[in-house]
Amino acid sequence: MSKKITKRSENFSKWYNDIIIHADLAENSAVRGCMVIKPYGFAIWEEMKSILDRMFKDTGHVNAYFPLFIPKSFLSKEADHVDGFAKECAVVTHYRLKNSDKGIIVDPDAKLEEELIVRPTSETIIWDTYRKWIKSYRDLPLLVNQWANVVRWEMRTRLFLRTAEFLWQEGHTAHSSQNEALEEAKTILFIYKKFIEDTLAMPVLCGLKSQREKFAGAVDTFCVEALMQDGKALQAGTSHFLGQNFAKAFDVKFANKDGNLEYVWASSWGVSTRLIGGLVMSHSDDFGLVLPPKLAPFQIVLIPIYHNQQEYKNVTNELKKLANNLRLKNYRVKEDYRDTHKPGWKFSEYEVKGVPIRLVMGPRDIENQTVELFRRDTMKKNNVPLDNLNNTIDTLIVDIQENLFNKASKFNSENTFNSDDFEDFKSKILQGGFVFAHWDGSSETEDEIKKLTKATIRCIPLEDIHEPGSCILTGKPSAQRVVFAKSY
RNA sequence: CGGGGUAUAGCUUAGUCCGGUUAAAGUGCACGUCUGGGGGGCGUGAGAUCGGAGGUUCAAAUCCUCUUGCCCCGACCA
Repeated sequence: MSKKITKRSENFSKWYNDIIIHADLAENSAVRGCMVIKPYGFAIWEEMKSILDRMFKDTGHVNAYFPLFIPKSFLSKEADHVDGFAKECAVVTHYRLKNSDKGIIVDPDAKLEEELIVRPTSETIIWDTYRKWIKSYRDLPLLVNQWANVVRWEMRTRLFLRTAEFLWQEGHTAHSSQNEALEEAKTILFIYKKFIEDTLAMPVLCGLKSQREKFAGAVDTFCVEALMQDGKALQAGTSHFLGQNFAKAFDVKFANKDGNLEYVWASSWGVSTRLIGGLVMSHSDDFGLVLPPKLAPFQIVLIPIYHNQQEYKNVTNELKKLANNLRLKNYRVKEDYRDTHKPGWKFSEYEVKGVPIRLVMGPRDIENQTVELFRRDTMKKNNVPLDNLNNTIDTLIVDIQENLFNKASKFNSENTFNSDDFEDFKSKILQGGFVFAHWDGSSETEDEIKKLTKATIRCIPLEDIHEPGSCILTGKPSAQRVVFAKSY
């Protein structure tokens, strides 16, 4: 039987954790709140990175790298920004250790004149740098991305979803007009949407954050929100229109075509290793991880069945031919010829790890010129002829990717509701899912609703659905429905 | 940061209330063997000074004091 994975229906968080551990994605480390991303988990991140990185570059962005440390004074230059992050910053105060009778201690004589903050995000150090880079409208737009780690000192952490240190990309762009910066933020939002839907096979809602939920220092925050199998929402990516807030805080001006000085307009945007958590909670089942083919470190695993050395030789020879053919078609293929593990053991192993397709070949198959083909998403297996295998695989890979997206979409629509009555709203929030409801637009109402139901506004949908109504809580007038949900 | 729990072999746990020989099991690991189309069987072996420090006692995993880590529940968050 499979490794004991807690059933989703029994305890969703435990199930989530079991998947991460048993699929060998990550584990807790010696440092509280920080995880070790294991090779298999990191391979998924590498796939994500390479696809996203290509998408950024295709839209004119370039990569760079800024320091891990930020002078404390920088962080405090933008008032809202420092308010938002102050409570979760790691601070470097000393630069040397020394020996003492109590062992190694921090050398009290090695105190930094100005403390350094381990970046919780890089807006401040980047805008301090941009001041030097930007003089003229000819220097704009500046479209820079960085792949980096950041640290936010979280009280409660969960593997991938919230850790003290995490990996992400952060884009920081500078523009000569408000509209261009705003358009950039939206362009990126739709890149995220496309990436998450096409590659991770997770349907998302695009929208605007309420003022209460927006990024500290932004004028507006856009987001993509995904629904997890337990009915809770996960913010999968954010894109901010920063206005001139950071340009003003760091005095970044450019000369326009008329020779007048103006503050630069900005955007910033990011997705993180949290996406891996979202991926797990979107598709996986009680047997383990389920990966969409586009992201799977191994898309196809090949396993031999044999009873003696001669059969082993015959079967692996055939499988090696298959594997090479599949590699010629650019599939990521894993051949597991280990004699130290039984076939059944390997089956379970790759199921837990979510490998989309498994090909099994034994003496019987060679005789019949067939191979046993198993697809992880439906757990169905059948025997298919060898002669048309490449085409069969081509179709199947596409089909699995689509099936995962369709399944998740179906789940989404089955768990998305309208509500116009507060009692009804409460019960729907309690059962989980996205609830579209009217809201009077005030932060007070938003707070009150959160207090009463634990639900927050996930986003104000971008498609402007002009549907006047009255606020679910206060009855005051509302121009459109917004999306409520409990969230991660 | 507040409330609750927990710490025994690599991992999961029993034993603790009510102190008493050599601390127990499953799993994993090593070796042998039969096996091999769904985590296989049998046998052998290695592996824990019971989170740490102090105390009570003839005797402590077990009782007392202090301490540290981790987990869960709240407030906060990509």
